[in-house]
Amino acid sequence: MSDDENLKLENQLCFRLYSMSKLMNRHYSPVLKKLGLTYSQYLVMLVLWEKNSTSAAISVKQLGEKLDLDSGTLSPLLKRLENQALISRVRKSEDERSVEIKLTDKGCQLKQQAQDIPAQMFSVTGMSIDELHALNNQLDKLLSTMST
Amino acid sequence: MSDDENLKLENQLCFRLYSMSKLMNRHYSPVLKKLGLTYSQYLVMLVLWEKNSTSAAISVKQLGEKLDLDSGTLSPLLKRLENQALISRVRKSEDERSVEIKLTDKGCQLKQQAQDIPAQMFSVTGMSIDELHALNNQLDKLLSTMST
DNA sequence: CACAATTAAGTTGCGCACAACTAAATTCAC
DNA sequence: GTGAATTTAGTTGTGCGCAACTTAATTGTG
Repeated sequence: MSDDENLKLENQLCFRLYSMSKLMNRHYSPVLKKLGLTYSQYLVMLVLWEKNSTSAAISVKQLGEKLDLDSGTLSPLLKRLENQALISRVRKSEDERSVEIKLTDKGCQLKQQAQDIPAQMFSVTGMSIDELHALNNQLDKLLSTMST
Repeated sequence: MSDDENLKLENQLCFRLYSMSKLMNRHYSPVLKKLGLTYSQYLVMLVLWEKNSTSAAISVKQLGEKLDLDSGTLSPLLKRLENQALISRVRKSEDERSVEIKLTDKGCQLKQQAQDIPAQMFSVTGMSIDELHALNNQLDKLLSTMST
């Protein structure tokens, strides 16, 4: 393929991924707005909801590793979730550098309102379960190749 | 699958797309920095470079349709490209609502420095051409389903 | 023609992402 | 044990993305 072809917008994988990411966000936003969450805040809540308890804690650092986000993004985001009383932020006594994030009762209860979101979003994709898994696998492969 | 499984971060297609988009950006950024461009600015330049001329013009509106971005994003971005003397912004005389974007000589010349970027980025994906096309096709299908 | 509706670009405000940096606590090495 | 290096959060500044809005020009309708 010529250099000119290579530089065409339509031939860019990155543009498709960028557009898909924005498009996903646009589908999630109105749904998440009902829960008072942004998309990024939803991702944080997903991690915390997996613990399914107000006693389980995760540090900002660990959250950052799971979501691939740094403290520059997470610190203000977590402060907003705390302002909504969905999480608590407490500096760890054993290691004062670390801050432990926990769900509050309110944050734990919000999970109920999110139960239907995955199925709802899946239906918007128009894909079959098999197609979803196949695409997930391809993206996982690409993510792992490009992360290293 | 249970509601609990559906809400796990690892099962979210949206999270993979979001992560991939960020990861792509991180690979492009250092390369584009040498050209003085951000990733979004690069996308605008790709559209303009397809014209391959300093005389061809495109309106902000048309640019927004190609890139799926609104004037709230494009207006300040284009102003920055104009400040770098890569583009010109001239209000159309036939329709004063519209603003015509053109490459400057400098903007046209910058294309040479970008010629190697697509090949370089492709190599980072570790994919074959066939795999690339297959993924592109799947994403196109998903984009068109979710856009409507 | 008049004037309402529409269209195009720009502005404002908010919340990410992230680079670069700071502050403070902990760990390491001598 | 002490000072250097590392680690963890947080802050600051920039540039998106986008909702909501404004301004100005054009189009449509009676």
